[in-house]
Amino acid sequence: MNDKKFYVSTPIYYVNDKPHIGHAYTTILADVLARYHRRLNVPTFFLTGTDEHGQKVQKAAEEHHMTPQEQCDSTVVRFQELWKKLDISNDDFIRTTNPNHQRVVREILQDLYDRDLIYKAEYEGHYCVPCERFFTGKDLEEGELCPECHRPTARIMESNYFFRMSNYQQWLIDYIETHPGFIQPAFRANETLGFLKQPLGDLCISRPKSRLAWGIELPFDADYVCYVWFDALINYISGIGYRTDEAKFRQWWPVSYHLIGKDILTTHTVYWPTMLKAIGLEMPQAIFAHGWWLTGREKMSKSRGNVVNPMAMCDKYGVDAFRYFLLAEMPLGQDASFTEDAFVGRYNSDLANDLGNLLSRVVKMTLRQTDGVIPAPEAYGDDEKELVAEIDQAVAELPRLLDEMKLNRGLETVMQAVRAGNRYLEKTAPWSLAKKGETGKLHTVLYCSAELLRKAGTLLHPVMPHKMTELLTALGLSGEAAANPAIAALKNGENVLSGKKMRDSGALFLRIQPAVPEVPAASAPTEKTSAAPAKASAPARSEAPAPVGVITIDEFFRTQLKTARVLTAERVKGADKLLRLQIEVGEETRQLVAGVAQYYTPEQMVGKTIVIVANLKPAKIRGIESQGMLLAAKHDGALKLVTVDGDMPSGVTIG
RNA sequence: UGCGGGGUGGAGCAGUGGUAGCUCGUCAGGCUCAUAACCUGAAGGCCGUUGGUUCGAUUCCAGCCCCCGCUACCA
Repeated sequence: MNDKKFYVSTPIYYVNDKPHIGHAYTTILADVLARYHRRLNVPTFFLTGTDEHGQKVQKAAEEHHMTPQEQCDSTVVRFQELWKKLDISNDDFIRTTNPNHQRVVREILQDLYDRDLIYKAEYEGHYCVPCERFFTGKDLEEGELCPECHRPTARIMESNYFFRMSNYQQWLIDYIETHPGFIQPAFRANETLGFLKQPLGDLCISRPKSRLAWGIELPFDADYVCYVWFDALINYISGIGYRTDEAKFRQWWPVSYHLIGKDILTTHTVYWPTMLKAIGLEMPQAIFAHGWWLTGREKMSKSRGNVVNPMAMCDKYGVDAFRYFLLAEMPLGQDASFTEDAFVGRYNSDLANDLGNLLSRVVKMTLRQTDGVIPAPEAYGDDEKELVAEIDQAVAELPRLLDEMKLNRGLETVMQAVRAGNRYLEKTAPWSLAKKGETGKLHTVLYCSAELLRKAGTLLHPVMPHKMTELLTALGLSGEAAANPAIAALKNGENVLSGKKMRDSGALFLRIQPAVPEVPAASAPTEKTSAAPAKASAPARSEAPAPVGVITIDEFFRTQLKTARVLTAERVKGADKLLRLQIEVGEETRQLVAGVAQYYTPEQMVGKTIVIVANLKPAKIRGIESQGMLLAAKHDGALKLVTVDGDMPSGVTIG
């Protein structure tokens, strides 16, 4: 990375969204990077903010009888409060409704328009009047129905403004290929190149006010507002003074890292670079897409109700531990899963057992042996040299791992040194040195342990600002040395601790008692003579191992199979594999879409008794709702319906 | 269906053309300064599968299988 300055951005979050762990993760990641660079004496600028234009804000405002701006003002605080709570140290918070930002967007639009990089064109689309929305042909359901409300749409001609993005397709491909590290991780660059294999169209950058009024008005046509993405991306330059404070802008641009989630890759690796190219600005140094947090195996989503609320996690376990967990647990660019179990496990082993407990050991021992005053060391032996080497390796490697965005690895090297600290105490056994009266050696051990903690605390400070300040304070440091410890100074190797007086402030990270599963009363063995009860003393996890692919009868009966009679059948227009069926299931009539058109004609289907899955979640296929699934056997290009052997009424349960 | 990601000891992950490593968990032992913590040792892996390149592949190449995400004329 550029060693003269560091500018990091998060996406600007849609103000109407409710903050979730994804927002929190990106922002914490940016915060930690920013704090590290500040501690390494690199001038740093950290920008985050909110995207405040668009349909949803307009709609929400109407519902709440507010102006859109009032709506934004009332919701933006949700982000601002969360960032405060999560100790986010952003240097500025940009809102796209900020007048400066709007002015910059308009100036850029005008400039591109003047240079013929934006042009007006007419095209045909489909408009749904009740929804007030415009759709292209491929968005529509069968029969040109609106995908939102399923009502007929009207074919209309509409004019819009387009940015000549296609001009830059080849240039962008070349740029990505010749700049490894521009898009990270590397496989995301490949993904973008894959996207660029297809012809790149021009980007529609306007919306007619008749459809959407809440946006930045085009300077050259008052009937339109700017497309939200075009508006939003510009925050990255308007937020650091582009066209308003050139000196500031020149200081920070190009950005060191645009941090994004993998879901907004294309906008950042295609739209944004081509926009910058057209504007005539340097490319970002790096665009980094991280993965998603999953719970269990599923993607986190509101509809599944498994969202982990970052606010709640902080209240329960503390901000610092939460920040540590997010960074330690997510490997480079991959998805990771968030479970409370994993959180508690890592908290206990890394923070409580290894780091917190080491601090307790050292503080209590020093208080007892030297009244808390950190002694001066004598000559180092092999154990000391080994210990110093361990932590110095972390000091040396952390900046490198930071540049490679391997934050989790960086934290791991520090934790390794902490574990070495526990080992060191075991080996040198200061408690027996004290008994034997080997004071010199004892002082060396106490000093070296404290020094190890000071270095580890300094290295971890950007991740856990509060807790590490607490740790440094316990070691007797105060002022800047505790509040803003300089990583850059660790290399000097001076003795800053001897003579300082330690303070016992209690457990740094209290162990969390994991929820212990209920143990059957009879199983607690009193003697560990036989092997079998020993197993029982470790309560098994709830799921008993079952042979792969085998299900229980209960699991089978979750699927409700029923007979059904086909009443009508017709082909689905525009689809050559699908039939739309009306079926009778007992009293009930249902609609079903079946992929059997290549094997059965509609006429053959009518009157047949078939077997269906009756409790399948309804789904839309080609826009038509299918309320169940019929069973059929398919083999070597042949397909035969499953039916019953003889007469049966419809709606009969099978099992 | 198409595109992308991934398959390494019980779990989560590193890693390299040449004796396969870490954390957690399990088992045995040790210590007592400490937050029932800490330390030592052990068990446990044909590094998804098949074929190729190579003196040698977990690592390179090709095919296949499985899992995940988006997508789809799957339901």
